[in-house]
Amino acid sequence: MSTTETPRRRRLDPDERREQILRCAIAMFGDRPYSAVSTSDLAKEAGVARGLINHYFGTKRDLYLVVVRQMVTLGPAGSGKLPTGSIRNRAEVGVDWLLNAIEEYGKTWVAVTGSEGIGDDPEVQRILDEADTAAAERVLELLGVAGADHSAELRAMVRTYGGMVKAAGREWITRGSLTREQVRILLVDVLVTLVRDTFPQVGGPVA
Amino acid sequence: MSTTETPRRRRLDPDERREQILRCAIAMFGDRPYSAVSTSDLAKEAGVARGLINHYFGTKRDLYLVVVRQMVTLGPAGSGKLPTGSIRNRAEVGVDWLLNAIEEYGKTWVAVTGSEGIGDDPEVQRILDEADTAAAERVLELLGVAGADHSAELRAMVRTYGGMVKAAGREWITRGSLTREQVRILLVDVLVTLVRDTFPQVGGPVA
DNA sequence: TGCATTATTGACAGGTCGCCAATACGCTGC
DNA sequence: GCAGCGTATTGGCGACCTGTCAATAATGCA
Repeated sequence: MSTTETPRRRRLDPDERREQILRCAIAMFGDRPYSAVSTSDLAKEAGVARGLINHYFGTKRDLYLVVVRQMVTLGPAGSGKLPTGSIRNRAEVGVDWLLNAIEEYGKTWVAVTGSEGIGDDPEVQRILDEADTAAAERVLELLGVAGADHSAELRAMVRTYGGMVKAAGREWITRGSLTREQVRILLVDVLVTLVRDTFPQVGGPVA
Repeated sequence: MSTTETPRRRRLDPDERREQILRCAIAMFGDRPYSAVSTSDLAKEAGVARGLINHYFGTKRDLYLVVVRQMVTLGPAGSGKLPTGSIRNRAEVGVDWLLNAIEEYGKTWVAVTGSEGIGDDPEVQRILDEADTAAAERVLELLGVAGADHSAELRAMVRTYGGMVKAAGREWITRGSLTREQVRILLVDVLVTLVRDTFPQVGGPVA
C-alpha cells in the first residue's frame, strides 16, 4: 500500500505536459469566450497549478496564440497532386480540402476564426491573416491562377472569399442551418465566379 | 476672477453626458481591442470619474453592446424606392447601400464586425446575427427574392454573403488592398451569382 | 440668498493575471 | 537500496481591472 501511494505532484516530461495543457486549452477555448476562460479554470481542468501554465506558455494570450496557430494551420491538399480538368472540377477539389480542414476541429475552429476570440489583437490578426494568405495561395495554386500580375489584388480577393468560408463554416457547424453539401455548392459556385468573371474585370486582362 | 473659476465638476444634462461618453467609446473601441480598453482609460479620455460610466451604461460589456448596436444598425436603403431593372442593376443598388453604410463609421465598423470584439459573447453574437439577418432581408427585398419557400436556407446563404462583405470591408478600409470600386465589382458579381445560380440549386426550383 | 434635487465622485471588495522563491518528485551513481 | 541532485511544480504576493454605493457638490428654483 504505502509503496503505491499516488504522489501529490506528478512529474511529467515537459513535452508531454505541454501537450496535455494545450489539449485542455483547445477544448475550453472551443466552447467559452476567451475572456470567460480564466487561467484558474484551465489549471483546474488540467489538474495543475495555475503558475505552470505561465511557465510553459508565458502569457494567457501567448497560449491562445498557440491554439489559434494550430487551428488555422491547414494540412496538405489532396496528397499533393494538382487536380486537372475544368475550373469547376478544380474548384470542387479545393473546396473539399477546405471543408475537411474545417470539419477536423469543428467548434474550436469556428470560435477561433469566427469571433477571432481575443478582440482584435494585432498579433492574432497577423496569424489569421498569414493563414488566410497561405490558404489563398493554395487555392490559387489549385486553380492554376498562381502568381502573374496583380497578385496583390487577387490574394486580397481570395482573402475576402475566406471571409465567406468562415461564415459558411459557422452556419454549417454551429447553426446547422446549412448542410455540408449545401455549403459545398455555395462555395464552389462563388469560387468559380471569382476566377472566371471577377478576376478578369479587376485584374485587367489576365495573360 | 474668482467669479469665473471653473468648477471642479461639470454638471451636464444626462442625455448630453451619455452621448459624450458614447462618442469616446466608439472612438476608443475603434482603434484598440476590447480588452485593451479599460474603463479607467475611457473615463480619463472622457474627463469623468470611472463610476459614471457604470452609472450611465451599466457594465463595460453593456456599453460595448450599445456601440455594436449603433455600428450595425443600417440606415434606410436608397430613400425607400425599390429599384427596377435587371438583377445586376438591383444588386448594384444593394451593394452601394452596404458600402455607404460601411464608409460612414469606417474603422470602428471593421473592428466591431470583423473581430466581433468581445470574444464570442452570445449577446454580441445575437446582435450581430440580428443585424445580419435584417440586412439580408433588405438585400433579398431589393432583389425581389423575398420570402417564398426555403427562406431559412436563403437567409443563411445571405448571411454567408455577409461574411464576405465584412472581409471585403476590412481589405478596403484598414488594409487598403482593394479600392471601393474593386470591392463593388466583387460583391455585385458574387451576389448575382448567388441569386441566379446557387439559390435554384439548393432551394429547389424557385417558384 | 438658502434649499432641494441629483449629477458626479472616490473608495471599497472581489476577481484575475504574471512573477518568483520555495518545494518535492524522480532519476542517477554508489 | 539509499543518499544526492536537477528541475518540474507549487503557492502566495503585488498590481490591475471591474461593479457598487454612500458621500459630495453643482445647479435650478423659491
